[in-house]
Amino acid sequence: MSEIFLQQFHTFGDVVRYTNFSKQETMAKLGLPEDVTHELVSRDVSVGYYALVEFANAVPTPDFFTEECRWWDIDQIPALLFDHNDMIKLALKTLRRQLSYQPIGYNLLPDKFTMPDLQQLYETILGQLLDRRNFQKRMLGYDILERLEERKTGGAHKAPYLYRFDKEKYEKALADEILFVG
Amino acid sequence: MSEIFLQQFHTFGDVVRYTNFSKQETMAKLGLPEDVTHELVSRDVSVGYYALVEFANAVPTPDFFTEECRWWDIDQIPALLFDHNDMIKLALKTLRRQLSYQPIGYNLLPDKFTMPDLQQLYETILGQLLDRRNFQKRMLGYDILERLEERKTGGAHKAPYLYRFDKEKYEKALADEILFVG
DNA sequence: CCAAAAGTGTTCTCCGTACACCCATGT
DNA sequence: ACATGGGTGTACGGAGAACACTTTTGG
Repeated sequence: MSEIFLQQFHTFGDVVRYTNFSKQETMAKLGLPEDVTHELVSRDVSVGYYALVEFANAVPTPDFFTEECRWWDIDQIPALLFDHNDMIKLALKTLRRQLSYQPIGYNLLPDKFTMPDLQQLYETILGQLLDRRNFQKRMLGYDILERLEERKTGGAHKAPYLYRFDKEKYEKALADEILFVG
Repeated sequence: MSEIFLQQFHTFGDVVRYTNFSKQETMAKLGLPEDVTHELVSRDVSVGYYALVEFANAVPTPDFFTEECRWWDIDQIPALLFDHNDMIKLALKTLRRQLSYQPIGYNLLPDKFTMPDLQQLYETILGQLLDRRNFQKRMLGYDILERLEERKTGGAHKAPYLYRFDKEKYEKALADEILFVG
């Protein structure tokens, strides 16, 4: 996958990073010997990024230490090792904040999409329903969408217009708001 | 110094991080041999934090690799090694954004201070002048300031009121807004 | 008395929110 | 015909920005 929306959100570096499981449990789960001197001589630092991807296209594969690696519904994530649940919580919080003053969706929607499509994406990320009329006004207000003459036919009801991101304006809007892409 | 306002803002981890000086120049300035394989086998990661301190109380001391370590006016910082100028730029940008929706000043002002004192702090950080009346309304709107009966006398003009941060409300306001302190 | 700084209130605009009606389409 | 979803416009309220007059104080 290329051209992924990837956003650094925080670096985690606490000396003690066990939230759900004790160090003993953690080491046992990892199949590692418990190194009692570890915290005294070293520190693990994790740089957190979140990405927006069409999840059906991204196939998670476990690494050597990983028992299982797959997609989860955000509300059903089980207790993870270390502070990884905190990481996810913070990623979502940051993404939601970013979404509130930032257009998002370029890499998540097909080239042409309808306003309801975009709204559903927002509602999924925010975890709440939005007002159709206000949503549309806000999105159009960003001045990054181009409405096509075409409509999406084949649906069961009134045919909605198709829109396309104006790539240039979209990139510009992102650059103005995002502090750093790296 | 203790109780410092310290905020992580970004982690820098590009493979190539020379902005102002070439690798040759950089290594020469550091008095290090130029290791041509360095970028192939390792990567330097810097976790950036900014702090707000009363700068007169913080005495910078150079470390082994540092030629000079002292305070600079933000507009007069010379060309630094690596991407350190970018780091400073981003720190300021983040701080300014944070300031726009966040009360700040607890560790930077004396226990009792006047509204003009606070405004001057904001103007210094933001690098622009603010309207007295609107500034005051906004600050009071945060509901974290307590106005004392006292006024600051001895000035050349009308005596301004003294204010004090309501520590409890101040902490609460910070906790509500700051995503992560770590 | 006068200059300079500080206290205070009103108006306007913009943005976000709440809300209602009409239109198109497949069943 | 009708249920469902989509297109569109209006009204209200709060926050920020623009802006002026009065009061105090030292010189």
